[in-house]
Amino acid sequence: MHKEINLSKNQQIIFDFIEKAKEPLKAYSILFNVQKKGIKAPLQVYRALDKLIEIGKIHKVESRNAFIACKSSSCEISQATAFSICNKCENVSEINNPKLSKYLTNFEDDTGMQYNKYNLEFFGLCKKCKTK
Amino acid sequence: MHKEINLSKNQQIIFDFIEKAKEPLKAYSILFNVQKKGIKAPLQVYRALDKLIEIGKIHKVESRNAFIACKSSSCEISQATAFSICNKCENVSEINNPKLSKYLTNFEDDTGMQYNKYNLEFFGLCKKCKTK
DNA sequence: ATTAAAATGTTATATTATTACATACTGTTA
DNA sequence: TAACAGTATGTAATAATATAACATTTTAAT
Repeated sequence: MHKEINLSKNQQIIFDFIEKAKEPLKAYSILFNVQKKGIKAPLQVYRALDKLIEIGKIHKVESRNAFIACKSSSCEISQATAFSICNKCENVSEINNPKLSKYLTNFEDDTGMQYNKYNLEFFGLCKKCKTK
Repeated sequence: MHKEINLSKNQQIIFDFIEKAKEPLKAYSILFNVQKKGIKAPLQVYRALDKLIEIGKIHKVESRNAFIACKSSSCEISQATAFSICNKCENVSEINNPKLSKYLTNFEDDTGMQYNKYNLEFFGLCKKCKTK
């Protein structure tokens, strides 16, 4: 479960918008859409995004420079994220697969590096786009 | 092995520079450094980067918006990439682990999605930074 | 030689993100 | 409740990353 943290005003506005969207949103798209709520500048958006990422309420989809609400109950902090991305329709969904996350969390290479976070993005064609 | 493709002039200039670097380079850093070779505009860099990525000679490190030469003999096309990234010294190295790549290449989720590419980035502290 | 595909050159502009600095709010402890 | 530290906000300017549009040239296969 997400640790319940009280979001600040801007954080709440921006989280609400991202959560309703159910698809990854770009920072400036968020900005344009929350201007009616009094948020005027990019930095206000980016600061809220940074905090929301830090506390695990949203994730950044790196290959798309876009932000999506976390739907997994297991990622209190966003230390282990995996997404499947359709290259045609651009649908993005978070993969919540315990085996996968266990495998990656326990992964060790031969360099002695200590991992505390990973991000994985799979690309391909979703079921719908495959049959078109 | 990389399929041997003749690189064009700009592609070769930019690949040579990236390969020598042994660390991820930003697009504009590349631009500034190859201006003496006659490359004047961002687009010339980005076009070469796109092509080099397509043929698997370099990879993009998405979380850093940076580009690194491929050192793995197994990635003819850049369809399966994994990196380990030190959050302190920013060292990035490509992980070439057959078990990992096999696991991920064969990964199937329950959505019926067909994957043909993935990108994985591990974050943490490298051996050196851990002991400091 | 003809032709199609790939690559180049150039200008302008779009998109994504941060720096810098001033101010205000929130919760804790003296 | 005053003082303080930490967090959040407001605002302007600018940096960093990436693409659109269009004209031209090169390359490689017929």
